[in-house]
Amino acid sequence: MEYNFKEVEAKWRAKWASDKTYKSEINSDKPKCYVLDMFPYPSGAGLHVGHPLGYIASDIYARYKRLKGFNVLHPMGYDSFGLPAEQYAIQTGQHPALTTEQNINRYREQLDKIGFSFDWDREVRTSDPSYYKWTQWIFIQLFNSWYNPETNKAESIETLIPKIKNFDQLSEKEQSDILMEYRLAYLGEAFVNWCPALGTVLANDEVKDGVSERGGHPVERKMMKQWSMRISNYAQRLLDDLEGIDWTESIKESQRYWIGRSEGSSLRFEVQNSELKLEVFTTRPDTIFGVSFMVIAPEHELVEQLTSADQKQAVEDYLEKTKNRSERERMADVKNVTGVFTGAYAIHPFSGKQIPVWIGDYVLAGYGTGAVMAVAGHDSRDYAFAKQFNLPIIPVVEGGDLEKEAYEAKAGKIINSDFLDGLEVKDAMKKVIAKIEELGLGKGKINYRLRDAVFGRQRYWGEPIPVFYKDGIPQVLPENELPLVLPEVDKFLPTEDGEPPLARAKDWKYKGEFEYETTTMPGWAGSSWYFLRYMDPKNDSAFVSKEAVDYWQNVDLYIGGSEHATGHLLYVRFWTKFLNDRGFIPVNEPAKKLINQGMIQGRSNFVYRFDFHGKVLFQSTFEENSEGMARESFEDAKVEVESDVLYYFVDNSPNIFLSHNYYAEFINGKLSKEDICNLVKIKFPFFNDYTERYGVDFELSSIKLTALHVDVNIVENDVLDLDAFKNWREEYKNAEFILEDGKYICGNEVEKMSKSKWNVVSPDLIVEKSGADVLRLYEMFLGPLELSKPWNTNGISGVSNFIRKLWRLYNQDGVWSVSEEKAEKKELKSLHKTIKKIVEDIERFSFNTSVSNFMICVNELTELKCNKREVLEPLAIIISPYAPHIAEELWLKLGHKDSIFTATFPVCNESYLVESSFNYPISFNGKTRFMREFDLSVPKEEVEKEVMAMEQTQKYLEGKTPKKVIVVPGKIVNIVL
RNA sequence: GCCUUGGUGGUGGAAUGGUAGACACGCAGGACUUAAAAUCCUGUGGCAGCAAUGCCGUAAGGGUUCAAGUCCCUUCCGAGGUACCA
Repeated sequence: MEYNFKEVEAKWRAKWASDKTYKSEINSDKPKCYVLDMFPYPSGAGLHVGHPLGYIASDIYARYKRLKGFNVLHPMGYDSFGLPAEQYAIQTGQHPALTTEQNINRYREQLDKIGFSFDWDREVRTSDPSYYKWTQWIFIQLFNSWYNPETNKAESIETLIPKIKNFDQLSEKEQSDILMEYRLAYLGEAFVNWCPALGTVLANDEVKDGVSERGGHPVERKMMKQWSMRISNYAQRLLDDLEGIDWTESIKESQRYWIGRSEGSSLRFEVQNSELKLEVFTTRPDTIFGVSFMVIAPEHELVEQLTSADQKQAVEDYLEKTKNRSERERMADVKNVTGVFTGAYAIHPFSGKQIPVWIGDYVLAGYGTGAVMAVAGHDSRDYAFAKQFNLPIIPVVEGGDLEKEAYEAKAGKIINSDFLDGLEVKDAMKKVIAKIEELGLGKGKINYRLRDAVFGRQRYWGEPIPVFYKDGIPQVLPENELPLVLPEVDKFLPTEDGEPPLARAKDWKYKGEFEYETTTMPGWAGSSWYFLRYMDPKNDSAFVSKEAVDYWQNVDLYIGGSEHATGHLLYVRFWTKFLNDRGFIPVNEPAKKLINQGMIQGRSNFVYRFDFHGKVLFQSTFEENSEGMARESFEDAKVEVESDVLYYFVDNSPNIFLSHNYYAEFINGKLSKEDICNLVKIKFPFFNDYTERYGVDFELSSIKLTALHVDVNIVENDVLDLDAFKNWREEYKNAEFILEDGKYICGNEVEKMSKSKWNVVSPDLIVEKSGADVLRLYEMFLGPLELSKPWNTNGISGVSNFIRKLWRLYNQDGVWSVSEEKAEKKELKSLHKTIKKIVEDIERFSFNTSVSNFMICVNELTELKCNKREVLEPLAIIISPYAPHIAEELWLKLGHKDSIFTATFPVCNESYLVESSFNYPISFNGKTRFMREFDLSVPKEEVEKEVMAMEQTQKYLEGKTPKKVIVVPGKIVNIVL
């Protein structure tokens, strides 16, 4: 009996579920291991083969760790608040909770088919009130905390109050306002990305090229009152602690860049004939003598006061222009330098020279002080501005060619700089900062690019912010009144006055009296702490129990996509540090190790349709006959008469498809339109008949081959399943094909996986056709986990064969045939070599090579006709993380009562691997020429001697005396000529 | 532009500085079969040759080394991220 994957897999999945095989509990006897996947947003489209890639990898790792004696926590859940469900709700009126539920069910069904070892009892959903109760609770803790720069951690707001002078004597409103400037969750004014089409505010990382990431709607900058998170207080720690975590370098680099630490100095410039002072931040105080102008942002608060009377009109015009320029436009032409002179002059703090003050939109209001001291010689943006407006460029660092470009390197000797002349950049930097501080003009300073994160969204489908307003003063809800449940609304749209959807909720007031906050939390709120909730998902009295978090600590392995580098992965680090500061959890990083799985792209297939018009060349006397002929053949023919010539225009009927090679040759010019027509005529002689009898012919100008996406699920190895194609769509029912070598070969292209390109492959289909084990092995076999690669099923039969071969090791001629005989040395060697490799592979997440190693092992054992329990039992265990279903079935048949996942991963016995001899490659100048076997006990000198004495050696020596002979024992012999 | 990655047969991909192309797909030939499927066997980087064998070959060019796909330098190309951050 051949292996029946359908029956076996279904049986085990049911049994694992009913036995709760993967249930994990706090068990302090065993070391813990927490393996986490980035949880999915349950979209309406369901899973495609790209999604499970990371899940399979983490599942293998989790199962492996379990067999290695770890107590493994491997949960799964859903990031179930989000915009798509809300937009669907707006379109259809269906409640997002409903569609979310449906989508989750679909995801679950698909996930279940793949045989993951998730502990489903720990499932979380961020949109569930029992979950978001605690998201709200954490918000309250953030609200009630401030960042103490002295202790360098978050503390209760209570420790701040004594530091504020006369706090008791202030009014309630004044107290609230002061504390609001320190709270880690605070209500503040901020420029936000307002998206009118979505009626919501978007985070920086949700805006791409000036349009919303989801939906692509335009976004404008607008000043609004917003709930925000003071993540910027954590900038330095978020940066420093990257050192201690084992994350991919690319993610760390993105985060470093995003945090954007820069060291420099603040510096105040006096303004001529004015009391005003202009403060700038610069990273190059050493170039202070190279300042030839200043530039301030159009939004700078001093713009009006600095503008002189005769520049007033010009400045106003400029401001009007930049205001109307959308973000998108500004980004589209970065090269277009714009600006205007204010008419004001600043005074150089050292030289006393006049420096013109300009306005330019390359200076951003939100960074530093919104003003720069422009050093055109040593900053490319200042350089471009100076060139545009003919401003002076003063070289102050030696090196570079200022005729061509700015010299930005921080190296060289300082020139033209008074007391700094002759110093190296580094030393000049120190000296000038000291001077600036001495004169009280400013001080050395560190700036961060990282901005506070806006937390409020003008949306319905998110966690309500647990805040109400009493006399205009925001108050958080008492903790015992959580959760603040999302109220029902009549529509999921903003109100007519532009209020968020929650403002529609009827009689939704705290104690029937006080207005609730109407914005909701962003998508990242729930995902910033979910790794903690999995530890204790049902806890009703705490977000996680001390016991659970003390045991599970943090994530040992986190697998997910790199697209979350600066969003989710930064926020979750921030919240973790905060919760740690406040003593709620013992860890300050969420994940010790993180790896990114690559994207699986789609591999589209194409068919090539022959498109033509038919044309009658005969004159009108033949009209009737010809027309009859046409009607008979082409039901949809359009008939037109033009100067006595009858034309039939026949559109795509019948459907004729040419195999890919013809298309390729047509495109590269090897086949002409005539050649294509002739091919069609050879295949379908009736076209020839028409030509001969009635003069019907193809109109050459209309001939083309149209490439059409074809459903990749009816194509195998680029060969089209003709019958399936005919049934695919009604209009292809009578399709005709021109084949090559008896097959219809489809074209292919790598594109993003998408429904419209017909290249989406659902894992369900693979499972249906080949089984879950095959899907799991194949996804791993495709290549290194981190690399992006196109999906193709070309190699899947190899994995299918492997599973069958594995089965046959245990079953000869369909009969269970494992013997109790003692295994031979060769057999044990094959097994132990494999154990060693698999352990190495898993530890370095090289899952593709481990599949190869299993294949090698099974091939070897098949060759040896090995059927010994001593070998086959450990083999089942080492393969079980990869192919759990078949392994479990083999385990049962081997006579075990308990699941294979209660077994122990075998240990490699090195003594089986010891080789007594080695087949040395003998090379000349590094080129291997022949082989020679030596016992490994033979000393170097002896090897050299014997090799030199060989006849073949003499041949390659060509009579010369070798300069040197290198013998690396167990590796190679190299003879240098 | 910058950052991060990659670039190896027809294809997916292997290779602690030590026999480049493991494993798999595909392809070709063969066995079994009335036939097909399945299975099994053999071959398969390129060029030349009946063959033995020789030459060439890891994006391109240099370098280090007895020995380089691997280390260093320069250049080119692809993918992902990012963007006027003073």
